[in-house]
Amino acid sequence: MKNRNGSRRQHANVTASDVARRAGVSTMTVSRVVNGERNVRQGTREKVMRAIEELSYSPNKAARSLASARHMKIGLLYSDPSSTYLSLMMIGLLERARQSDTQIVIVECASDSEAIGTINSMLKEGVDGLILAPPLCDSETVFGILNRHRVPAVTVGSQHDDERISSVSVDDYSAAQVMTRHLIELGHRRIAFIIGSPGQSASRLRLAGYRDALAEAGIDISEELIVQGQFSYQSGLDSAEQLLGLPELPSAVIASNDDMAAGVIATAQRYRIDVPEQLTVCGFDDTMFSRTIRPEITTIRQPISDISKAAIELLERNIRRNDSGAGIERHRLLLDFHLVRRQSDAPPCSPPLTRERDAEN
Amino acid sequence: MKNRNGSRRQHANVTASDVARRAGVSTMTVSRVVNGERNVRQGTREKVMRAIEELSYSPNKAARSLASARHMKIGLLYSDPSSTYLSLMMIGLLERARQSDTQIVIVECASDSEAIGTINSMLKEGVDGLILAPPLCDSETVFGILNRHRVPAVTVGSQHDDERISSVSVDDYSAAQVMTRHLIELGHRRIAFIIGSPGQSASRLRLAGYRDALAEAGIDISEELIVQGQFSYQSGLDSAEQLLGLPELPSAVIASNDDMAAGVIATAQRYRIDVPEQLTVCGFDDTMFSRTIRPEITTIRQPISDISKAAIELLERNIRRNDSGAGIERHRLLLDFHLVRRQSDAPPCSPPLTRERDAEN
DNA sequence: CTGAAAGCGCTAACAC
DNA sequence: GTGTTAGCGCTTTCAG
Repeated sequence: MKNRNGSRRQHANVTASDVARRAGVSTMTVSRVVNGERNVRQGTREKVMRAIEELSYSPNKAARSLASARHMKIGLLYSDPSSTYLSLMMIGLLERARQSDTQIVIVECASDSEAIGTINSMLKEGVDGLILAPPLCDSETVFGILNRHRVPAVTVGSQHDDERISSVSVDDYSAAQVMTRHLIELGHRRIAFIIGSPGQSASRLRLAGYRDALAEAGIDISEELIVQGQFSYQSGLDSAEQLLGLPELPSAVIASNDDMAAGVIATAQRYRIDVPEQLTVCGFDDTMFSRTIRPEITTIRQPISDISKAAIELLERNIRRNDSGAGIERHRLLLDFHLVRRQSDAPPCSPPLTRERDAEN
Repeated sequence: MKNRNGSRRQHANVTASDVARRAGVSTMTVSRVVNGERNVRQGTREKVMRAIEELSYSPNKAARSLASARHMKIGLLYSDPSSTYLSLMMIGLLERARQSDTQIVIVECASDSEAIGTINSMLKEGVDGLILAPPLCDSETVFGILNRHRVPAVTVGSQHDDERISSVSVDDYSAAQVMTRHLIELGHRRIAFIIGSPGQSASRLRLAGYRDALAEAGIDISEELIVQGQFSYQSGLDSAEQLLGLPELPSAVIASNDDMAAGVIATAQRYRIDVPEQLTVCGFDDTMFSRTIRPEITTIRQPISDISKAAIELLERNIRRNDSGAGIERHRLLLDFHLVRRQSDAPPCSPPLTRERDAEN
């Protein structure tokens, strides 16, 4: 049961002209129907559709790309493959790209300097545009070479202020504000904050949102309650240690991501401080940790699939513009986030927790 | 600065015939050089290489696929996007597929029944073969429809015993044996074991390796030390609760994956049992958890990128065989694993831990 | 609204 | 060893 090539892909057998013959039209008409062009009479369209169905025809992507030169190749640069947030993002981007015939090349770049080499070689290989995932999405170095080459690019999860590179993310400032207000409404007044890695816009904006929400509620900000983290579980552990060693304890801790929040919870439990009864702990991102750890973490969910979709569409549009000489347009897209309330937040306990807990060795 | 199409992909401009002209040969020769065929004189090859370099030519994949009908389309079915293990695996598969011009279509299937629908529609869309990630890689239902359709398929991370579907994984039995022996050498005698999800071959084999290692050392197996888990953090928590509630405590716990091991450690800490001083806890897989949690978890590392590579190559070979009428060949590939010693294992403490610890409410 | 012709960039098959 | 010829399956362009 060989096909006409002797022995090639099986399903590639049924072509547009098979469909055309069966429907009694030309291949051109088949092509029009497949591409949903409007200038085909309803009757003809139906005949073709039926033939397509009967033959279970599916167009050959390679041929289509070749003929239309419409396909694009975009590079996806990431740096931390074990981050759940990034994995989800990547899967989203991939699924999305498939729909638009766009080829995605994913490459891991450990550092900024590695990234510039990678970008150069990708450009040589003919990528038409780039997607930058955190933390590359905040690197001046990377922006520099991208702009020098005039390559369309879009960052995800960052609100950097480069004037030529587009971005898609949630409004980190508002998200932090919403989270902080939520805790204030719960009755908290001593709310600590763990900052994310330095140099990332998300870290900066989340901090700003926190500060402003407190200010707006007329709560004085104790600088001792604000500590620097690194977006890692370990840094959550360390920061919690710092915070729980304070003479006057916070009644709530907002960590700039779930990994750090998980670290805080672990430390609290080690100190026999009950979460959320005695200490409220919240995170950001709604990643795996937020549902696996007990208590489950109250956090901010990012619409990953919407972000992916928007990023790819933005990039595709810009690549087309760029090719046609219209130049690159910068967009900043802000998508909706949601506060996901789970089990790690509660009203503060009264009387407030003091340090006379059974300290560990 | 438009190209001859008016306004299409930029880098697609330089074609094999540009290179041919510059090198003073035919496009066929260029093609031969690019594909590393041997029947090209050294001098000619160098000329071509130089031209390629100078023009920074990169072959058009679409055209290549179309002309050679060599490309394949393979489907990747997964079910748990938030599992770090799976994400890493998927990224590995993707990077690997890119090298061989193989298109990968990834689809999430929550359940077996969803999988059969997905498989059917993928087949219609012309996928040539399938890769099954856990837990789909152990589903009789899925195997059934795959075999009925005679589609080449390969599972990753499973040693199922279907007679027609290939598999690539590590030797879970030996891995568990190695881990268990390691603890025995450390001096442990009361070693508990948390089984993975029922119905997965990895769960079964890891348990068997554990049992046999104990038997081989002449250690009696206490059935009370073997508890059923679900590969989830929560089930690690629950299982630990059970184990630590025993009249006579284990001095070590082997969990069938890192997520459960992390759960065990959390529970131990809640009970103020020090890991590893008072309790050794080990996992499997070497995923994110094993390095983020404190103490870092001693675990078994799987060579994810080798597994990915092998899986794709196996599948590609089988697809070719299948197309040429030679039929599908089943292979079972077992790759090397490594015991990664970190901070969660130590010799047992003497005297053994008893239950007179300060129990929590 | 539909079709005919031409070709996208590459490689299989054959000639030389 | 290397070139020639003829498409791969689709879409573009331009007639009708």
